[in-house]
Amino acid sequence: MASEIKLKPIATDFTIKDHLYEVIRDHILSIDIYAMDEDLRLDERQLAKQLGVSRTPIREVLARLAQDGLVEIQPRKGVFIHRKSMGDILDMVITWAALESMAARLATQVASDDDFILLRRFALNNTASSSEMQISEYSDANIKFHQTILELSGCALLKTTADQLFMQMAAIRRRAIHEDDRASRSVSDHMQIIDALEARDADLASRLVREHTMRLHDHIKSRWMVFSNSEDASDSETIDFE
Amino acid sequence: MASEIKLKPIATDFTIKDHLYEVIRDHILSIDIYAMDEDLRLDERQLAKQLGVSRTPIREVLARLAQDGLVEIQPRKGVFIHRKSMGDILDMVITWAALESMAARLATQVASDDDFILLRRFALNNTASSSEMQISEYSDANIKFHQTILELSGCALLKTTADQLFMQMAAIRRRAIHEDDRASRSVSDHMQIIDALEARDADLASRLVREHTMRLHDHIKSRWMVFSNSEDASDSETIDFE
DNA sequence: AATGTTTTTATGGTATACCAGACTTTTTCA
DNA sequence: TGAAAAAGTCTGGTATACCATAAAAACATT
Repeated sequence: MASEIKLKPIATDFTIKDHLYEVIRDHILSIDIYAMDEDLRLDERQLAKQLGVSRTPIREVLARLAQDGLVEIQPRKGVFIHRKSMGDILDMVITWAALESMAARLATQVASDDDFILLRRFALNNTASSSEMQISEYSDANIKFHQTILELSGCALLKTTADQLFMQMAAIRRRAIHEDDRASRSVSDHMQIIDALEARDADLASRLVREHTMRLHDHIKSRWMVFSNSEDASDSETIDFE
Repeated sequence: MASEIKLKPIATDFTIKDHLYEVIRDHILSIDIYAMDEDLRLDERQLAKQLGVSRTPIREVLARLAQDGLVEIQPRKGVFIHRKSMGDILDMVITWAALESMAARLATQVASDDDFILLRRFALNNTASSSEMQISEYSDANIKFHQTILELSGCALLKTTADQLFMQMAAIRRRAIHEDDRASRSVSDHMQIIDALEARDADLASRLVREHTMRLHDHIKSRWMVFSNSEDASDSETIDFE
């Protein structure tokens, strides 16, 4: 047999579709941020041409994205990026609170003390360097804190469901800037949560997590007007997600 | 202009895709029940031929179904009905408990007294005729009770998320038969829940709902062996979902 | 000039064709 | 006879072609 050059022993389970899913999803999430007034239409053919593939995989991706609420497909009209209303956001926060609150409860039963040490590290990170930290880093660490609680619950579905919500909120979160008073409050909240977890106090941990997240809910609700109207309020107005 | 006969003024936003989604989804859910050992493979071409359409819409539907976890697409291998493991089911119940528990909490704040009267009707239905009721009716009413709580929360996302879970559990639920002791316990649970809701006791209502659902969790956990092994145990062994 | 009608065009929905990888069967060689 | 290799087939992945509808543009009529 003729000598053959192995060009791409790449992962055999790789599909354009899966790759496209991430690319287009990220595109949508980024669009939603700094192009709040941009065109919401997603042109299949244009996407296909830009990405160098045919429409077929694009359409399958769009079907998936529609399924998890990122885009809306209007038959014979087109696919449009679904812009979340305040109500949608608030609902997401509530659901998040429900999930993480249950996660904290479970964590008190199934997580090890070592797990909580890890958790404490995330929280301490914030306290130590919250002032000189970049907003994005700060936010990332914060998200990590909450994600860790979800993980420690031992219930995979709680985490994946919450991850879906986090993803959808990502677009909004980008616009959100750190706000000092809420940030420090947040850090102390986190500390209390960890204490409750380590004390294996299910009811307390659960309640603290819920109240912590629901405070964000109330905060968004009260700040929404400013938040959604101001155009270039990137560093004047703020909602912080943690 | 030639006279034209309006053949189908049918809903203009109708698409084969949407229809297929329901058909195939229901098909999967029904398959999963009485064909626990049947072939799990879904052949695209076969489905297309059976349903009289091309593969294209089928594939988009399958992409959606994969997204909500009903099927698993193995690239270059095929699409397979995803059979939930005990762990998956238990996780779903936990997540359900988290959602409904939060819903009950919110309901104490936003629902009206009239809403609770409606709720009481569902619960009473069970008590009154639980013995002579068909299992399916019983189960339906029960589901309705829980769904109503979700609705009364005023948080649409809590409900839709829970609905997703209910749908996924539907296949299992079919196999589940009424079990007397659990049923009566269930009815009294429901009564207590309603009382707590009407008393606007958020903590209590939330706790009762959580504990009620988590009892199902424990029940499933302990009965799983019998449940998953016995082949024609349709009326001997039982798990009841309410 | 304004409005209603026709024609054009752009875009999504669907069908089909073709390609590539995986599984099965057959064949070949030790 | 058994194992390895090769060919064939089956099935999903992708590309493309075609159709129908809706939006836009051009046109005509008043």
